[in-house]
Parts: sequence; C-alpha cells; structure tokens
Amino acid sequence: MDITLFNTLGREKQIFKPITQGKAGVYTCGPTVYDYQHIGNFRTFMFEDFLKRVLMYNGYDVKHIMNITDVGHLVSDGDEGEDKMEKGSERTGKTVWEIAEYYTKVFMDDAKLLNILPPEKYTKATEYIKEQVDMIKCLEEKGFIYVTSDGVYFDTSKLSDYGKLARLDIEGLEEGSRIGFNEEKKNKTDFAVWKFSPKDGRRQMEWDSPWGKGFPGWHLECSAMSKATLGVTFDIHCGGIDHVPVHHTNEIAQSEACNGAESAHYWMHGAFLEEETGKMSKSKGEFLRVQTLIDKGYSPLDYRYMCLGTHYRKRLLFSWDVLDSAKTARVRLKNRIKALKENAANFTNITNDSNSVNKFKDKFLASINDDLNMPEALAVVWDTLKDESISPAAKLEMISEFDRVLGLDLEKAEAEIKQDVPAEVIALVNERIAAKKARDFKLADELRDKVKSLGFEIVDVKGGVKLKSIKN
RNA sequence: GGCGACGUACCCAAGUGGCUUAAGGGGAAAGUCUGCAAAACUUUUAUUCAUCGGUUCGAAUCCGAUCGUCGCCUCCA
Repeated sequence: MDITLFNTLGREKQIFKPITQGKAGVYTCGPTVYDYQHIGNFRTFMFEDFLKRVLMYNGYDVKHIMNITDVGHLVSDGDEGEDKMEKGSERTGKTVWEIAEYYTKVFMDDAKLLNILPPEKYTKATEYIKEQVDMIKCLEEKGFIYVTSDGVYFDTSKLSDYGKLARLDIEGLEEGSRIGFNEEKKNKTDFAVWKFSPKDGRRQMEWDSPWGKGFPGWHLECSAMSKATLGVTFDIHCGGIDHVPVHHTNEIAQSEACNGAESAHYWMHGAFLEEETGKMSKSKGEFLRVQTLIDKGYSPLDYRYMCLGTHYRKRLLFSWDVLDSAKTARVRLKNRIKALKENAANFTNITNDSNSVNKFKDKFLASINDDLNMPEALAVVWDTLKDESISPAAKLEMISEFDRVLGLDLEKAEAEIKQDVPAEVIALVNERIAAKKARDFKLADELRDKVKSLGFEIVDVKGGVKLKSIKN
C-alpha cells in the first residue's frame, strides 16, 4: 500500500517514492543542547518517531540521522546576540563542553522514556567542523559567499529559487519587520555560514578556517552532516514548523547551491504544542519537561498517548485535563489487554472471522499510511478490541502488531511501576481482610478509609485485594 | 504592517464533495456485577460541523463575506 506524506515543498500530500527501493533516508533536526528539552520539543521528536515507525511497519529499511547542535549560536542574527552555550557556561560555571554533554544525556534519557526509537546515528555539530568548512569552500568556489567584518555570508540573491520551501515573499519581509538590519549584509535574507570570534575575547568553542578563527553558522551543520551521512539527495527531512522560513530555507539554499542537486525530496514539519499563553518557549523561564510529568504522577507514555490523539500537523493545546484523559484512556487500554491475555488461553476454540481481522488490519494500515493519521489508527485499535467476532488470542496478536507503530508498550501490561507499600498499610489491609471474613463490614469500611488517608486505595478483586496508590 | 493556520458535542479529536442523517477517547447519566465501594463490562449522550450568503443533483468538506482564536515575519520543535 502506498504511503502518502504531506510535503511542505508543494504543500500537498504526495505518494512516498523512495530513492532506493525499500529504503528510506531520514534526517531530523535534533536538539540544541544548551538547556533541557521541553515537552513541546518532544512533540516534534515523537512525530518523527511515528514517521519512522510507519515506514518500518511498511517494511522500509530506515536510515535515520539526527543532529545534536552542540555549537553555541547567537540569539539574534545581529551583532548584539549572546551565545546560548557561552551564556549557560557563565551561569553554571561549567565549560560549554560539559553543558553540551549533560543536556545531550538528559535528552536521550527523556527520548527513551517516551519510547522514541534512537536514530541510527546522532551527529554532533562539533564533530563535523571539517565537513562544514569544506562546504563553505565549495560555496566560495561557486561564488555564493562574501566576507564581512563579523563573518562569512551566503548571498541569497545568487539563487533564483531562494525561499521556495517557505514561499517567502521577500519584498513583504521588509515592511514592518522587526529585524535589526545588519548594514554589511547585501540582502536582508543573507545569513552567516561562518562567524568570527569576537576580537576582544576568546570563545570556548572556536576553530580555524581559511577566513579566520570562529565557528560555523547554525544552518550549515545540517547541510554538511546530512550530506556526509545520507548523501547529497535523500528522501525525507523533518523538523518543527518554525524551521520552514529560516533554517530549512537556508539549509536548502546552501545545499543546493553547493551540490547543484536537490537536497531532500520530502520536507515534513510538525506543529507546535502550545500552552494557554501561547507557544511553549524556553525563554519564558519555567517550562514543562518529561521529568515534570513524572513528578506529577504521569507516565511519559501518557504524554505519548496524548500526542497520538492529535494529527501532527495540527496545533495541540496542552492542558492537564487533556493529559488526564490520555492517561485514563491509556491505562484502560492496558487493562483491556491484560484481560485479553488472561482470556487468550481459554477461548482458543472461538473461530475468528477472518474478514473482521483483515478489515481492521487494513484500516489500521490505511490510517497510518495516510500522512500518519494516528488519531484514526487509535480509533481502529479501540474498535478492534470491541469487536466480538475476533478471538482474544487473535486480538492480542493484532494489537501487539499495531503497537509497533504506536509505541505504547501495550504488551507490557503488567509491568506497571511497583510502589513500596509501608508496613503500616499492609497491617491495616490484613486487618480489613480479617474483618471482611468475619462479616464486620462496618469495621472493614473504616479500615478502608484509614488506608485511603494514608494514600492507598483498596480495591476488592476476585480472590483478594489490590492496592492502588492515590496520586494527586 | 505583511504572510499563514485554524474554528466539529461538556472537553480532546478524526473526517475535507455522495461509503458518514459526523470515527475514537475523556467526562456525564442509566444498567449488570458487588456486603458496600471501586474496577470492569453494556447502553445513552451533535439531524449537526463559528455565522451568513453562494456553487452543486448532493457540502462539515468548494467559493465569498463576517466574527473569533492563534502562529510566523527575531533564537526557537
């Protein structure tokens, strides 16, 4: 079955046609590691994970590269900008290298908690300086760059189709724009491919280049690293929607100017997670991290379920209510599967209606292959569970197949985090069991209330009791 | 100021010309079960898709206007 993907180039759903049959080269813009990633950043990384899993589900051999931006970049394009890495270094007293390492590790840990599959390779910007310098040389030979007092710039007027991805209205950009105009830039859309170190101070991260000591421009790393790992032209390039007008526009400009060939065939962009106050942003100071969710008693997978519930190209407004409903739904889904497991052995004699089985499998595949329609795929999962013509064993098999794409760990139904129960609570629970046996229900109810006040809920189940910790 | 996106039940959300007199989840209500609860399960919950016009045999889906919400144009997933 064909996979259709919404291509920002062209702004339409297109049938995915790989360069090499059965293989897909995917480059996704990774984190900038001067700070923690918030859950909004992870929404994009999860969308990319959905894409990857859908490709794999369809039998593709996916080569996925994700960059780690560990070079500091300026806050703005003008001279007044501060370098976020160097700033973080001042704040914490650590070196920029230590900062990058720390936040890279936290990022990878969080990604794992969200069941995001690791890429085949993480490429660090600082490990590809040579490739980046080579690319500037290449651009220099072809006459696309010029040098100013603060860096080396790409001359966007030399490229006839500059801005094709974003469909930039370059004339309109000027009017009312808030850009602090750099006098030395020839065109307002020109951007730095190399920035010189300040004359009065040294940077912790700086390298030699034919044009002077400094560091690479932000857009350059993706061009250089995708070329080094996936080749000049590859299949899919992803990132957040905000990358369309500047970062990816400039990346395409550099790559295509240097290589003289198309860069990626498909460009896909994930929409933002927003808060009531608007976009989630690191500069606001406090922001939600995966750890914040855990601290509040949620599983990271609750958040994954929440993201699965809204199409990746649609804005998602974060609220605790929505996360709560995702949590409830996810837990119920797991409970259903747990019950299926218990029943699977007992009902092997039920004959499956193969029409139903195929109907749901086809519908699931059709959903995910339609530009990653995960909300619809989730609906198929629920419909599958509720269908009475399919045996528990067959359902179980289907769901675990579906979960290869969803990544909700549905199979690990019993692997919920076990909590230490205080001895006091255990004693009370035992007392209650005795009271129940003696049919002293009044005492039993009192004991249940008491245990509840200690933070645990008693639930009677067949043949025993179950303790649930009450989380706020 | 320029560019763009969106507005579907109490909440989230899929659907983007006939398959749909609108999926799925959450919530709420009723029922089954239970010493009672809880859980689980079953059922119910939009003749209607921001509003008003238009195109069409046929529109939530296309066009126009209006209202509303938000994003980008500056580092940003």
